[in-house]
Amino acid sequence: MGRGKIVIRRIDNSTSRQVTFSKRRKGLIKKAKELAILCDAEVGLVIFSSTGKLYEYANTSLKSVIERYNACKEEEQQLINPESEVKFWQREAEILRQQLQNLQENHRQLMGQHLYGLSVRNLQDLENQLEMSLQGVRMKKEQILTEEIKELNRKVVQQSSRQ
Amino acid sequence: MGRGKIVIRRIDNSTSRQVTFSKRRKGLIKKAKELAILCDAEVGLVIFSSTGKLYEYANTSLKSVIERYNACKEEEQQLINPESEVKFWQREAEILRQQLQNLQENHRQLMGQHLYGLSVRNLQDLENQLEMSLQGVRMKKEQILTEEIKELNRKVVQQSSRQ
DNA sequence: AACTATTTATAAGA
DNA sequence: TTCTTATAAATAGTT
Repeated sequence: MGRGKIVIRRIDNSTSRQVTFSKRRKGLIKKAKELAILCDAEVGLVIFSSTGKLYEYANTSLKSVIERYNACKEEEQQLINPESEVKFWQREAEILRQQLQNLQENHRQLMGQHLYGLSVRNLQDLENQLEMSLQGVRMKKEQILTEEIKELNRKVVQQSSRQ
Repeated sequence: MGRGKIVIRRIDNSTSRQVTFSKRRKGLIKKAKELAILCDAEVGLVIFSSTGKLYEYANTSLKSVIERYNACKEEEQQLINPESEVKFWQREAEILRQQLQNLQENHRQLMGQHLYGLSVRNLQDLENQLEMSLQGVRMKKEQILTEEIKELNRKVVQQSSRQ
């Protein structure tokens, strides 16, 4: 996809290789993102350049992808010492991640996204919530504007009384 | 890149999502391969479908990519030093807590609360977002109701044709 | 870093 | 599902 067709083999010229790496890495990560979003998939991508620099992408987190991968690969992940402090913090992170996910879902719905699977009743509740939110925001905006006008009027009166 | 332009958001229709997943997964893996060959890079790619099925690619082996990744990430934070691992998870929890807090704040504002400190411009943005959300919710609701009506009409037609 | 001529990927249709 | 094809997107080579 460019000015000319290329064959897929190692690019000899170091500069071209570098440039192509940069362009294609960007493209690859973009496509990985799109796949994750479009198809609701969990994607993890790790790239080491020929110079050893690390580039990574994951829609969730690479740590969780790798963990899921390992879990998938070796069903036997017996936790030998479940009461260690490390385990505690791992569990803590897991709980927080769960909360984050729940809130994110809720958040997306408030943003008018991820509406699949909601009943008409759910949607009605959401609509009502959004209406209320709008009302609140508009009232606040009006309040600020009103105060600004008052303040300006005050200044105008001061100005004219001085002259 | 197709007959029509699409926006990158989760594909609602399950069949289309499946088809797109299959096509784009293939494309993504092809591009990962090309990057690895053209630029002499080490690439690892893990994809979980929304149904939990695992797909993977690595030009070397995923095992080695993950090992290299871990080595890269935790230069001295190997599992050898339990204290530093505790630190790692504490930091992880801290980051997640921060994310949670940010999202909660955003969430409250979407709920029309915690509006103090926002500028008129901020409030206008929020109002616009809420308007868009409302529109999305209403469209979705209408869509469901329309489908229900179609379904009922189908049934009515069936009934009357039996008599 | 930009620019485009082309190639490539893919969305929608069959 | 698999194939086709019109079109969008990526990018190779150039500036």
